[in-house]
Amino acid sequence: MQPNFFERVYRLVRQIPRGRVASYGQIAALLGHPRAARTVGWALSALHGDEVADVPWQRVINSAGRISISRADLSADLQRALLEEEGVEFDLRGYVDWRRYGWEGLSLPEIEALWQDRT
DNA sequence: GCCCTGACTGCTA
DNA sequence: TTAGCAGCCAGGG
Repeated sequence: MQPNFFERVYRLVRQIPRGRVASYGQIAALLGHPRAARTVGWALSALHGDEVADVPWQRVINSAGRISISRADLSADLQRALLEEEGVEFDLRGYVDWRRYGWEGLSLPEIEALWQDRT
């Protein structure tokens, strides 16, 4: 029995290396649901308390390489600041260069192994 | 069980 | 890496 969708999203996001970024669609695809990008975003928006500090949510941006966040407590400015702190650069228009900072993702075996781990 | 919402995406113009 | 719009999926009420 695999963890529920939310839990899987969190585990996968935690695999994104510091200084790299992934898109919602990419995360969804790795979970086996290429069209569930919105649900991934929703899962991240559901983060609260300690989970926010535990999951590198800031490393997930939209497919255009841009931040698209609209929450009162977690602003786009904060996300950008966190990423810049990790070494990710934004161009003048606020876009991240996928060629430089894009995450390659994990292989299928690596992903399945995540569902086995406990923690 | 139905309906709405959402930190998205791909297609069309 | 436009702008606008419909489609997708999982949770919550």
